[in-house]
Amino acid sequence: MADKRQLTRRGQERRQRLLEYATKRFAEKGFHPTSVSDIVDGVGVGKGVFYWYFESKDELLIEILREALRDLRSTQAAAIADASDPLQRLEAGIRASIDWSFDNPDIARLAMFGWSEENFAEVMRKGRDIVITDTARLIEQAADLGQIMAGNPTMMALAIRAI
Amino acid sequence: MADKRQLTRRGQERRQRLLEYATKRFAEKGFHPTSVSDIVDGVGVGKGVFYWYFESKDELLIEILREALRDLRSTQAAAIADASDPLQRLEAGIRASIDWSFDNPDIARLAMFGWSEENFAEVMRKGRDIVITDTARLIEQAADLGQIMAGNPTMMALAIRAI
DNA sequence: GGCGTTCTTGACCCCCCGGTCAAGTAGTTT
DNA sequence: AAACTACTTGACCGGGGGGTCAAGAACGCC
Repeated sequence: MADKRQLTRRGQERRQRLLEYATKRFAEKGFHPTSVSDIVDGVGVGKGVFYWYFESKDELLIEILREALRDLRSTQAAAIADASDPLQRLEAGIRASIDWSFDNPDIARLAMFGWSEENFAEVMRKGRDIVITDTARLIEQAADLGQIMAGNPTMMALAIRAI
Repeated sequence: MADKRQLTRRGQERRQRLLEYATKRFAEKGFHPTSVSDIVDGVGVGKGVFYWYFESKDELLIEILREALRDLRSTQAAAIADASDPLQRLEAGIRASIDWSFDNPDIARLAMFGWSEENFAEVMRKGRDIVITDTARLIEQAADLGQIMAGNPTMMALAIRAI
């Protein structure tokens, strides 16, 4: 019962509080060991509130993961904006994502978990593919300018990401 | 009630069957979503059998993780044995561990999970530290021979592992 | 065959989990 | 002030989870 619901400002804030608190607890104790009751108790609300803002506990995690991806990409975009040269942009993007995962250890941990269970692995794969595509695009541009040798950009992007 | 128990050959085989089946299921469905009942049903034994061979479900995973580390290290040791030159040994070891994680995707997935929960993260950290120490030793040898520039071997080992 | 140990069974226990819902309280709109 | 929507509560539900245990069955050894 979430997505399409019309939220007031107050509603959005509450939702955000839940999102943040849950992220923290999931990272601390793990996803499964953290119960919905833990979360609502921690935020100091009744259980129904949780299900007013999220469809399910799984859906909450997916939402956290999706938002994290959005944040990562926008951080990258900002870091990239400074440079105009494709190669420099590539480097800036890579640095930005490394920094980002240092700055968001909770998310980094949740990402680990995400890969370990199929429901979430799917979201992780989609997220990874998006990042790969972003990177491949930059590589392609660099190749067009003859800055790097030609090759399959996706493969190269994958290799870079592995690092 | 596990560790010190005296196991017959038959007992050891059963234990191994449980270990392997559990590894497979954990990797497939995730650790928490896989119940002890799933495991014993899959192997076709009663529940008590599980607790005859393992202290708890958590302890089982730790055991899986530990055994995996043992296996990785012995694989590395074997791969390294061929070369006598420190630098070559270093490279062989790195290649061996990459190959190993490709050959053991189940374990790779469980390792992801391991980092996501504190009880297991501890084992993961210990395992990592051991591998780091192994690597640092090789680096130190290579540095002594002047094959690579000097520097903090542990830091370098960490950097290598990050790749 | 007898005896000690290893192993096996599966019903059972207690607990807590994710999720629901009828009832009620704020806040807005008219 | 009435009506409508956004939100909140918390008791409740069904189900399944990890783990136990008394009672055997199988094995190994003399």
